[in-house]
Amino acid sequence: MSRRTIGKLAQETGVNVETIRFYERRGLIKQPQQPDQGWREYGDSATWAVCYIRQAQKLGFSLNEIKKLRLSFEDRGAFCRSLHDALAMKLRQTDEEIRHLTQVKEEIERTLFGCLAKSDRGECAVAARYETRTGMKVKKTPVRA
Amino acid sequence: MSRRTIGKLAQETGVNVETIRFYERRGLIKQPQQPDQGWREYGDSATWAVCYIRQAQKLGFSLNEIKKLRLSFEDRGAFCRSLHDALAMKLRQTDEEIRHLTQVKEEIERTLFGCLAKSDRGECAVAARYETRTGMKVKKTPVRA
DNA sequence: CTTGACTCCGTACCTTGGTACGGACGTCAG
DNA sequence: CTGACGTCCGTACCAAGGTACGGAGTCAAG
Repeated sequence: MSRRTIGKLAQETGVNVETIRFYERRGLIKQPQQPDQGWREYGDSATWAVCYIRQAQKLGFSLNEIKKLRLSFEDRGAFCRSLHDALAMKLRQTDEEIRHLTQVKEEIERTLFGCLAKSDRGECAVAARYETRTGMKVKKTPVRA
Repeated sequence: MSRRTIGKLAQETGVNVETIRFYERRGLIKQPQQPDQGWREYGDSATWAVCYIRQAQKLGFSLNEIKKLRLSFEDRGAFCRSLHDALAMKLRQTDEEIRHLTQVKEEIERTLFGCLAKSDRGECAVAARYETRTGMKVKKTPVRA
């Protein structure tokens, strides 16, 4: 059980000192022993907590989600069960997000092809599409692509 | 060339009045005729501009990106060329984002399987993994999943 | 015991894409 | 002409995830 100040903890975990203090304010890390008079002293569990937060962030969890999950560091049984549920949900969410992004990508491709495909009057098909969508007439300038 | 107040434009395009004013402040829509004394009057090009912004947002463009692109509504040739470049770049970015999310998804799956796979000592493999990563020993509670 | 490095705390600020508010006007129907 | 509603403008606020700062206190080495 080695002890360290906030600066050493920050160095160890690769995060900013301010970020650790921010996590404490947000209730993601419990304040260590000395809140009055003197400096904070962090044990190994603080390193564990910070690494856990950063890893969870990499998996797409928000700080609020991490906080809700954070309750049970001590009881590994309960911790593992809620972790499992959260991971399953995040997996579904990520899948959904990938599906959405794939649709966006296809829409970009369609728009791009529409942009390349000139109409027989030498105009950009995308601009023409917006015309029909908005029901307005735009000044017709020949495309010099 | 019908004329409308901001409320009608908002109704027409399905966005909030405040949002249109916000777009004007950000320079995404040029202020119409009467900035002093009286109400703004919007023509059809305002409808086009708002629809264009919303469509570009759907394709993943930020308001800053849209603003940079916005310069050439009048010159359709130039507009279409920069639109083409921006779309090609956004396509690459979206592809990259999908790749990243797919990796995240795989990492979630790995973590989930690790969470389900108990070690022969009846412990959660995920907690054990964090132990080895952080080099700390956590109190060993049997998983009652 | 002094100096320099570190930490404490509260608070303000940043980005992105808006939303909300409040007091003063403009506009139009009755 | 008056009431009701719409608009104008500046400003403040929201979430998320931090970063930055300033004045004061603390710690350890020389």
